[in-house]
Amino acid sequence: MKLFNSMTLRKEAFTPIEPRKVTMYACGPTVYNFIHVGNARPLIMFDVLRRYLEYRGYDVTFVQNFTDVDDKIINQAKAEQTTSEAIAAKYIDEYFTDAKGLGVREATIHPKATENIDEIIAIIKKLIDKGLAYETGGDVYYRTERFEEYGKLSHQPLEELRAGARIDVSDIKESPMDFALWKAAKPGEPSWESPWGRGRPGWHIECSAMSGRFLGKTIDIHCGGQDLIFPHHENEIAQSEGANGVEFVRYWLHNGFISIDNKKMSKSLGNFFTVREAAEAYGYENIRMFMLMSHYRSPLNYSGEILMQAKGALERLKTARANLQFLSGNGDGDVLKESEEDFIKRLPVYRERFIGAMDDDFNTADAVSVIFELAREANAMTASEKKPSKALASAALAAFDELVNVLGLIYGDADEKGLDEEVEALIEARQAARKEKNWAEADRIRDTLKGMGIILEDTPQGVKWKKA
RNA sequence: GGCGACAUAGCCAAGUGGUAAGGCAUGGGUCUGCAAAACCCUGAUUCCCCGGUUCAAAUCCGGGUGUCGCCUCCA
Repeated sequence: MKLFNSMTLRKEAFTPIEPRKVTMYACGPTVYNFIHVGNARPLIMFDVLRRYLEYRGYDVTFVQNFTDVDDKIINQAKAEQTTSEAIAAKYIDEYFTDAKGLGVREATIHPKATENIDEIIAIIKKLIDKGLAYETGGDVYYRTERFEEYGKLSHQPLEELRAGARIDVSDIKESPMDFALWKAAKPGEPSWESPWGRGRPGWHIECSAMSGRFLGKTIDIHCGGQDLIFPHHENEIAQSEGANGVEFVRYWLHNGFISIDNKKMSKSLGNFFTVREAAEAYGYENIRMFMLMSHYRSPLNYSGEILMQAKGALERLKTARANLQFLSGNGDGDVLKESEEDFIKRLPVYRERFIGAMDDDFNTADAVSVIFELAREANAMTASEKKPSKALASAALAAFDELVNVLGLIYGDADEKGLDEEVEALIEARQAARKEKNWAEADRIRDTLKGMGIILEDTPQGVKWKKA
């Protein structure tokens, strides 16, 4: 498998440190609000990467943190007249609601910054001992000038970064590029005891602490949005490599942005939709489909029209799946027919092509198109006059599900089978009416079912139904 | 100013040297009592522009143009 590494700016063959095992870290949300559609992209795309690695037989340990102490949380607590702890707990809950809705599996471990203060303090101490950090007035800063490779991920020499840095006249830092590892406590803010007095961690240090604690000094994959490259990930490198003296991350993966009217969707610009809003308008599954239909590093513009296109596309896959499921129970005979051997032989070919697409920097857009081709064949079987065997339909369904599950598509109303007897009875009554050419009665029953959210399809091979 | 990305049909979007995947929408047809779904056919003589390399380029090289992102909290 090849992955595009932001450090080298090229696709590289992926080989984990330990064969068959992968360690993966993603920077999670700062929990002070609902996540927006832009935040959903890394969640979905790296969830797919994780699923794919597992599909290929790797044992993946995936860590995604929650930043649960931060200025924004403190401000939000004031706004909602409650505590930081309450805000963090509330929005962690809301995060899981959205993530689950989007089909994003829980990480192996979801550590919180506030539960790793000891680790954080230990790293800061190490950095101070090595002369890579300094304390001043209860704050501790990283001494960027001392870390020779600072800027290597953003491909910028330190001088360039410094030239662009904002200069704060009242700054107590040695250099404008130095960043906070530990912030002295202010009245009314959450704080912990430390060798430098009460205070709280800066933003960047928690990721170094948690990835080190749960995944070791060198991890295979670190992922996140492109805007984290600088300063966040650059700083993580300075911290982890500065403290440990070994390479921090082997493959850096960064997703492109979601935009609206070609402007980056962001909280500071205010041009964002929360995942909750988008899900109410278009459905969680369709948001996932929308993301998977393009490559994770491409820019992606968000609009209602495109969400509707994704919805139409996913609908097609759902129909294909329903068709296969129907035929696997209503096929013609249990044994494979001779005329069906061709299709059976092509199933592994679809799998190979799917894997080929995913092996290329997990090209989900290409992978999805392979599933569509399989869907076409499945639908053609349904439209055909002669029924396929149950054996063929079942084999095709298994192949279809195998690929769809790697991408995590189609999960909303997975279990259509346990259909209420009531619906079955109505369908039978309608069939009886149709037999007598009592169209008025037949249509009335169809309308009744429609009112129940059931849509009927009269295929050459029988009546099928689905939820609206 | 520095660094990076993108530009393919009405819309979305794959494709990094061999002659343009896939989806949505449109139009025609088949099936159907009607409907829905599905199936078949339909669309870029061409991949932002101009040069160059090559038997061959959307794909490589050079030069433009346009758009976006990072350099400050941000996925």
